[in-house]
Amino acid sequence: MRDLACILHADLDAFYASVEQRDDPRLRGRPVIVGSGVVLAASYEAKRRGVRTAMSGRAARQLCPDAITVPPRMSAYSEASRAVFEVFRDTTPLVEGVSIDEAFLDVGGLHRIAGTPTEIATRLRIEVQRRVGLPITVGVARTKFLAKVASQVAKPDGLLVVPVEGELAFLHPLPVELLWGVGRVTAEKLRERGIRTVGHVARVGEAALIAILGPGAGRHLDALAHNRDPRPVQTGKRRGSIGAQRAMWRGRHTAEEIDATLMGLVDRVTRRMRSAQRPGRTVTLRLRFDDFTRATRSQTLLRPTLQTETVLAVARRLVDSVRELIETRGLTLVGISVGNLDNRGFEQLALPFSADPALLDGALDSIRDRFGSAAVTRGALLGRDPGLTMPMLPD
DNA sequence: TCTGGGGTCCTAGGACCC
DNA sequence: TCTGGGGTCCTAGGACCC
Repeated sequence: MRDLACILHADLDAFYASVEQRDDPRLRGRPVIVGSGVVLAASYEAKRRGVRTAMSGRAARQLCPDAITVPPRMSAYSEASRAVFEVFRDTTPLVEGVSIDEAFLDVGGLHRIAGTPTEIATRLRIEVQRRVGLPITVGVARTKFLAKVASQVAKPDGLLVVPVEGELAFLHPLPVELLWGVGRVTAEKLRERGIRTVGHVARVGEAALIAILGPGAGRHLDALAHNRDPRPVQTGKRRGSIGAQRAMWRGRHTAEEIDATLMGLVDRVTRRMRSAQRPGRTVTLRLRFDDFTRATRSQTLLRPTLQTETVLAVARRLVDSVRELIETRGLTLVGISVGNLDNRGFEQLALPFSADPALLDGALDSIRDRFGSAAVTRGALLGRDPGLTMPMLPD
């Protein structure tokens, strides 16, 4: 851990909605909802009226009848994300993508060339606005966790720097919900015991937190409440699973219907696996029923596969094993994901060669030999390719 | 607030191995 | 010869995040 606030958490504001407002001037300054069945994103004008992500479209329109609803344009968002990540990587090579609209940047080594973290963050926000036309909020702190909290607090279109000497004074008055890993269930458990702020969590102590939440979550929360978070900004992270799911109408479905859905999902997933060149071993079937209970079934193969037929055969076996649950409870969602994705070929070949251009080309050749020509780019080998550093970016 | 689609991480029990 | 402790892998479920 360093003693300088040099980690940036950069987070695009209401990302999908901002892209829509950027591309259609009529939407600017007005409440915008992306997605009709369910709210995928809401502009800040809509958020101020109570519209939230994941809300049903109908509930959102009741809260905000004058909102403009637009269908999602995923390719526009991917393109905007790519452009923003380019600005990130022009700022520092140490970029860790968290999602399509969010990343950590370590600017600790740039003082001489680029100025203080505050100056860098200020320029970053201006550059994203100038080059991509989107508002972005940046939090700056000594740890990843605190940088993220800072950006949450500073939203929208803000910049907040937490100085090293003011960390706990900033953190402790905040509500527990801002801690990473505190959702509805954990917040409720804490609230039952009168714990509402991060300061309360810190005072309660590790032993009590472990008694309430178990060893893992207890230790984790105690550490965060004292701003202990040693995780470095990591480049070159890759996703661990690839999946697809589909909501189904309530009520009964024939075996043929379910199988057709399954084939569609497996086809989507294995296509993406092939284009990402990531064979996988563990096939997981996810189900949700009429009463919103869930079930998962998984099976692990001996060897990783990229083949549609192989994954489909496993998926069908898994469905057969839960036939009875499906009949009695009624199906409302089916999902297939493939995990245990193969990591070989990337680390082993790429890392030792990244310094020398000639060796780098050799590594590229070997990887393309093994996995095909689309497997990897030079930028990916150097940890600069968003396809590899951003787990949630579409393939 | 009655719910979409994409993910991550943790826990816990059982099988199996040494 | 009926029994310890440790480690890894697999499976199922749950909480959480964007």
